[in-house]
Amino acid sequence: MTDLHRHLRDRLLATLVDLGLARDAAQPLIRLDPPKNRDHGDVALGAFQLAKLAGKAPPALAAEIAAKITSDAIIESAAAAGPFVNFRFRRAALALEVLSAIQSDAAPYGKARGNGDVVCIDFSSPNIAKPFHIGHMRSTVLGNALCRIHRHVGATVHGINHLGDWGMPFAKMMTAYMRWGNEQELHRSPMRYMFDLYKRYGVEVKQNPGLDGEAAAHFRALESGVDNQERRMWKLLRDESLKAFQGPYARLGVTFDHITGESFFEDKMAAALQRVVAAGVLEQSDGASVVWLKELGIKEPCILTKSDGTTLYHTRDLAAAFYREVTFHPTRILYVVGAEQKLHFDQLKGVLTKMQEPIAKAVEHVPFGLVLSKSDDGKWEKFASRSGNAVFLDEILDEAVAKVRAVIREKNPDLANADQVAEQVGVSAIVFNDLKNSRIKDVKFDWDSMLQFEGETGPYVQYACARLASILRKVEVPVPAVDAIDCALLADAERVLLVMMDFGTAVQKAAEQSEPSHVTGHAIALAGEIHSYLRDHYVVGAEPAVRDARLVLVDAARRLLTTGLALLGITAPDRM
RNA sequence: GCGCCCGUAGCUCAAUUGGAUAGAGCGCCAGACUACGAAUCUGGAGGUUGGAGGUUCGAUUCCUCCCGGGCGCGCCA
Repeated sequence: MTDLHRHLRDRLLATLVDLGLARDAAQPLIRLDPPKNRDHGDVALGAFQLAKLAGKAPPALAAEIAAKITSDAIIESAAAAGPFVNFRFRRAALALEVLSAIQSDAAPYGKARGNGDVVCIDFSSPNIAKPFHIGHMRSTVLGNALCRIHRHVGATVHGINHLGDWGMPFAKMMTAYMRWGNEQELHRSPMRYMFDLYKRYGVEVKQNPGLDGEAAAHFRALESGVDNQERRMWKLLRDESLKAFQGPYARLGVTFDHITGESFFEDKMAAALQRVVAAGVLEQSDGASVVWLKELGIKEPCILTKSDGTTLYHTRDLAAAFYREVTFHPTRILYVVGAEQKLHFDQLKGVLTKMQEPIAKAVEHVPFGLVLSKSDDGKWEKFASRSGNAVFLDEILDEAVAKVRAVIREKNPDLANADQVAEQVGVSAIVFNDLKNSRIKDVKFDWDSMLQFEGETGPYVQYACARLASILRKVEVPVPAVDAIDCALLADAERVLLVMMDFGTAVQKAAEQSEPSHVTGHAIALAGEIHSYLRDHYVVGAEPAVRDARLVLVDAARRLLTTGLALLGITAPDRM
């Protein structure tokens, strides 16, 4: 909420009290939203609920309100339109408010002060001993954006990489190594070698189902806590995997506050299970210990130990929830994990709920859709590369970067650090595309159109930044302070200013709904408005007073676009 | 079979969580670079919001039932 809104809200409340409404009842009903059609006004009040409170018809109340809200230094007009009241701010006041807040980096355009929230964000979480592939990208990119967005609105954030470094997948890989592997080959190229071994396991287990029993035995040995062969191997592969993951993380600009994988909870599961027993909800079923959740509408029981006594994914997530509770005291724990795992998190939350643990209400699954590509017959299916099956993240990033490099060669052949810019823009294009739509939607990669960098894309927004930076370079005078310009000269920039004013709402919604696409959408809208504005409004060569005013606007647009992109984990080059 | 998610323009998506005339991009058609970046901008065509009921001042949004697509459903993660 901006100062303009606050002012309007105060005037409205006073008016409503004048009209005989109870202050406390009326206040929460004053909802100021941007009108659907911005031609109607800058903000609108729907008088429906207030009318009910007043015992009047909505259009009648709207008319009364409009008549009483006379113009002042900030409000230009109030007009009733049926059950709505549309308000316009004075253009100079609008420009002054928005631009000075952006220039001084005040919230919501800059980072807010602590809001008391502590948010744990569990994201990325690749499995060790496997390549970082396309399936890991969404959790990584979404989680990274959510970390940045929550920090921006003032939360204390703990970004956690809950590495898949325990359990059966790893035991299978180990089985393969013990049967067919050797150390020299392993050290030569650990990730590739491990991946080959894992694939071989998948092939051979079909002929020899006994392999799964072997893997289970290795997992028991690993979980025994003894310093044995399994443990040494686990450690080696974990270290190598972490090193390898740094590649994609660096390219994507992702960092973590904590790398506490499933293995971190190895020695914390017994206590967690104790706690479940103490709560009296753990039952035996076919040799396994489970928690039934039928009363919560979940038919499938949550299995916490297998009949051979070893633990599961759920056991570790439960221990992790308890650990995070005492370590971070989170108000929210976000699990950025694909929608296909909804049942898992319903069960996790269900167990905590049944145990009457307060932390249950903090547990929030943040689901997202799949990554699909278009097959030859035009159907969308699980992602496959142009050539075939295995899809590594690097392959996609490289292709995007190469395409950007080609565009630069064509449009800006003299660009100095072209390779560096191509990397920056190419990777951003993929990230932006991932964050553009509601996260529950599948990301559809059409190889032919994904490399088309026109319209609503990352490069479009970055291009706007570069264009603005170019103007700031060319004008050759410093950007004045907002106080030093005549804000009335920016009346022609109302569309830009109104979009700027929406930034706070967009970020707030993104944080509340764990939905970065609100930020992405705002960046696209702002880039579009400033592009349109620049068509008819020149900065360089304008008379000094106008030039200075527009300079502030251009600078603010560049700052705000940069901030928005930063919340998505994207940077913008000054030239591209 | 049961559960969950999705269905909006030819395609990919929005719609401020129940509000005004459902908006963008791509594609298509017609335009704009001899003043700041054309990776851009300005117009235009394009809709029974999958279907049928219901709830109410008001439904793309909520409820019920269908249809279509996807995901999941006891010792994997």
